[in-house]
Amino acid sequence: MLEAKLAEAGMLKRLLDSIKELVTDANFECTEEGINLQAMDNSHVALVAVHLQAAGFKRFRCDRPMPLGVNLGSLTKVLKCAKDDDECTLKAADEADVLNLVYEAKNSDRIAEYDMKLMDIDSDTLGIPDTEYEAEVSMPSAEFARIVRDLSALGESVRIEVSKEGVRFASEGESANGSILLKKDGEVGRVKTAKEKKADKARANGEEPEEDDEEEEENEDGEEKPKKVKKEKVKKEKGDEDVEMEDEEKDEEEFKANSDAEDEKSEPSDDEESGKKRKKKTNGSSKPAKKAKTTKGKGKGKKDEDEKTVFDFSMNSHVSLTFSLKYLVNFAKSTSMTNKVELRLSNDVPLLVDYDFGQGYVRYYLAPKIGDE
Amino acid sequence: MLEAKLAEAGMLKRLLDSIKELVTDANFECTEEGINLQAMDNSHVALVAVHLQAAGFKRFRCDRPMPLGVNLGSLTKVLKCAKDDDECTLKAADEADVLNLVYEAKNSDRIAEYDMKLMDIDSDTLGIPDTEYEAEVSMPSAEFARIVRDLSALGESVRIEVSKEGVRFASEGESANGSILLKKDGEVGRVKTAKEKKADKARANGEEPEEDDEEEEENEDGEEKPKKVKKEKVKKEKGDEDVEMEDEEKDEEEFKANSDAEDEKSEPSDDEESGKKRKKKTNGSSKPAKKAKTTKGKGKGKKDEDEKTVFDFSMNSHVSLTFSLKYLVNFAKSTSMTNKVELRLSNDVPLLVDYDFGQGYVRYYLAPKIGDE
DNA sequence: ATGCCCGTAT
DNA sequence: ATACGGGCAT
Repeated sequence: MLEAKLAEAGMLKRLLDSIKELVTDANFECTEEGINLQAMDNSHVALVAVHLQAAGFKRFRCDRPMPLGVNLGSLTKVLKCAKDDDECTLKAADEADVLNLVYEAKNSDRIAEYDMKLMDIDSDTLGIPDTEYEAEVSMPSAEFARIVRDLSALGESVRIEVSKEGVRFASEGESANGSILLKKDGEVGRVKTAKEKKADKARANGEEPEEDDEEEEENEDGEEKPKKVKKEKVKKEKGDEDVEMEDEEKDEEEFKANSDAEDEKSEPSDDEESGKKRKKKTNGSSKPAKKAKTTKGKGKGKKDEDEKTVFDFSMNSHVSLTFSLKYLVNFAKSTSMTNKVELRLSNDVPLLVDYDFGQGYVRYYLAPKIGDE
Repeated sequence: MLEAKLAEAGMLKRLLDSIKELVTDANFECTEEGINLQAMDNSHVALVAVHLQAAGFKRFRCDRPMPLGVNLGSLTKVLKCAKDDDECTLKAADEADVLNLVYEAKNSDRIAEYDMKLMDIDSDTLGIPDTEYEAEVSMPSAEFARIVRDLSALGESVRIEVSKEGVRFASEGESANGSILLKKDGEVGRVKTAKEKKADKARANGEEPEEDDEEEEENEDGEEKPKKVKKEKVKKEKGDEDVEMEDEEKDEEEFKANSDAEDEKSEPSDDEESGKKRKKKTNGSSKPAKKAKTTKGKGKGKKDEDEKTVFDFSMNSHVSLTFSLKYLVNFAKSTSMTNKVELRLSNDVPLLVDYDFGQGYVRYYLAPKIGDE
């Protein structure tokens, strides 16, 4: 059975608001590591991947992996019945056909309980590329939202170009063309390999590269995390199969539904080093980076306070890709989740738009337009 | 070619927001003196006149007069892509069919550039009355906005009445009637003639007034009969170049939105004031505040700092006119441009609603309703 | 300048 | 019913 207690229902509410327009139904895959959701948008153009790590909950227990088929519209309605600062507990029995939600006001003078029907959803877990991108851009999520919204008023699509000059967003429309260039003060770095990132993170924590994972747990500290979590982490160190990991494997490809993705767990521990080059089994590799930021929330892991939310980018080669603004504008709804967003791009590969909030992440993948479609 | 750099894009954004609902397309007439725009509203009832003086720009260059046909909707879209405090540079080559806009963030780490298509617009430059109004009202723009908005909830039109008692805005609706009376502390002065204003301005600049005062006195008495008085003056000061006068003559016809109203027969209507003490030549006294703004031309002042934005008015004769609130509410959008607004009225002549911000002005002209249409 | 609320459109 | 845009208030 599942029993997960969230300190603030507001996070879930914002999360649902972020993705419900893109996806109507999806499976919340619950495991001892946390909750994952993956789905193609209704028109099968974009892919959404959400992860809520167990450590991000005030309490988290999931005896065995279980998929909860949820209609996001229904869940949104039910969540609207919670106040943002209510504690929210999600419960589901094994094989249950309902999800039980309990909202408790901070002062405990009010307890609301809801049961939401679940549905069976084809779990076409998709393989998600874990590419090592040629360019990475980090910027305030509000600025990204502003840019895509601005340009969407002019045209249908935007060309995102990363060069040593900076990052350019250009769009052409009937009555006007627009181009925004973001320049960086310092020098432009190259995208680090997974290993390098790991090392960086370790350094940042003043620790030895190896056991960095340890601290991650600490980061969570705000809430105490169940020991289980810790164990997991430990495992990771060796086994390193992160939940995310599972998805990896297929990187290169766009998103193809490969129902098997999940199985491969125990992979060789981190071979980040080995795989850095391309993705091979780099599974573990990409993650570190993410975690880095993710976890960094040492404090209470709320937003990314320590992140100054400044613009920065790195690249290994010039990248220029065109995307549908309609989707990017939609992705930007996740601005409510955190003040930073990361874009990762490689030519001819889906763009990754990553919103990493302390307790997990929301990632969007969008294939570039080819030619002038 | 044109190259004009504005210190704050926000001014232009607010300006467009002010008028875009009234006018969809218009020529930005660029000359070395600045930029002018004149247009009837879409239903040809109101006239909008905008002036941006060259001195109001951080840099202004216009080699030769050139009209830039702009779709205000497109320009609004493009301007929305600028942050209020961005520096905004407008560039257009001679005969160009596009207007180039460059937005530079204050910290310069972001540069956005847009090219907006221009269009050919029949330049039916309209003659604008430069009447010497019988009554002038100066008040906080927010207060004017509030009044017309409030009254628009009750009825379709408002009667604006200026008498020694004060300025009254009255509206009648099906379910309720409303009336707002604005009273002045001091005494009510009469509207100064162009010459007097000129003199005031001169004085303000520490200069010696010409010989103007002379005639002013005489005029005074004539309070009752404005028109005639003016004429008299004209004659008297023949030599004097009263631009206003001339226009006055023709003006009358300009807006015939409501065709008839034009001929100014403005009779002396109420002469309640006749006997009053009115301060003979005291004109200067009460008015000070007023003149300040009137003369605005000079300084490049931004807002009207010196103006306390308080209510004040002057009149030569009783005035009572009725206007469509729909338009006034629309005019009030310019409240964002400056904290002061001036209303100038004469019986049977279009009302002038003047928003004078340091770098230029936005003026609206609206013909009064006749009878109870 | 940002956020909230209301109204309109899809 | 939901989403987007505009206006008002803080």
